[in-house]
Amino acid sequence: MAETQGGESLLFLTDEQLRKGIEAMFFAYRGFTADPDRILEGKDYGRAHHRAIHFIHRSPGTTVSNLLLILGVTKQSLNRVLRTLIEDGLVRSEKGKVDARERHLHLTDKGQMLERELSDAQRARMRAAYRAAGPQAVAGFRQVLEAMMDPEMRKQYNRLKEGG
Amino acid sequence: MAETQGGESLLFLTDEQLRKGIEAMFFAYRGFTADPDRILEGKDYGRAHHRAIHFIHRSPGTTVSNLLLILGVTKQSLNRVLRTLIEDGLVRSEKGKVDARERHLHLTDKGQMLERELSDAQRARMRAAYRAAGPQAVAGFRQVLEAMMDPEMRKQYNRLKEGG
DNA sequence: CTTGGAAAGTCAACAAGGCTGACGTAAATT
DNA sequence: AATTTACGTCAGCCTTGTTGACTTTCCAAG
Repeated sequence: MAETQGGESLLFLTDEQLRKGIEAMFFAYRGFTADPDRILEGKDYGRAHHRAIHFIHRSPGTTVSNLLLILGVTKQSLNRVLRTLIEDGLVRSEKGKVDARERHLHLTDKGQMLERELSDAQRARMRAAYRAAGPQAVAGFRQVLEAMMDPEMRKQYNRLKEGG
Repeated sequence: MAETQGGESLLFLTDEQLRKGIEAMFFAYRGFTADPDRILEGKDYGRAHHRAIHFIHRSPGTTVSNLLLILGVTKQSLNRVLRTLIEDGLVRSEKGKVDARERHLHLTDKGQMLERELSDAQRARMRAAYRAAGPQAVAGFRQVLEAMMDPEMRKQYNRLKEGG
């Protein structure tokens, strides 16, 4: 009853196991965001700024609409964040040359510095977790996360993963 | 150079691999919350209510302070959420018998119904992801998430995991 | 060339859900 | 009796999300 035709146990699909996974996601996400949040508090920026900075760093020259797709927020919400980043000289917005309606976004040197500070902190935690769990666990971690995404988001994720 | 003394590859600790993990967390968490969010919108409740309901269901009779520890918010913030849940008859709050300062929280039948609806949706996605990834991947997923938590939160997580 | 529509930006108003600070009450502890 | 703990609440603030309405700029198709 706990074995499939292939002899593989299905005990990992019990409600109890699923609940543990759900709670693990909840607590782990808190850790995931804790370090950048700490750095940003007192700098006048928040998690929304971090996300924008991350993905602009990741895809320099990306457009506003592309960023909207990735972040899944309204343009009004993103615009508020982008405006402060541009005003503060962390992000540069360039009119597109082929299509002048588009704005191509880049981090300035100052923006790069903040990005570095934030991602160093976030990577340090991630690296410690990866090291503690080992390569095989990491592969499983990525597989499950990928399977949890909405198909739309999985597309975005894979576009970033490959065509970086 | 990519091999340790033990002959184990460390390529999984490159910045590139860590970045993929970070982005996977970001996109997956969106999926993780998407279904309950959809159910709650239009019901006058939000993610904060879901979290309270989840952990009250998980630990019936838990106190307000315990819930504060788990959720990591201020009592004012929690109270706003709890008050509406109690007013709407989803949660029952009982004066403690041994220590009458404490309030012990329980879901009412109505609360149980909403909890069921929410967790069914969240578990369905989780189950699909688990099934797609397989038991070994799931074990790795849990290991990495656990290693990502703050020690304080890991304690809470383990208390829940065992003493359920 | 004109016009339709896409891309971007802006204003206003609002809501959820965090936060701090201050205060009150009841009950337990010292 | 004094202090501490657990809880609740009022008031006010911030970030970050939302809608809706509107403008400007620009490409492209008619």
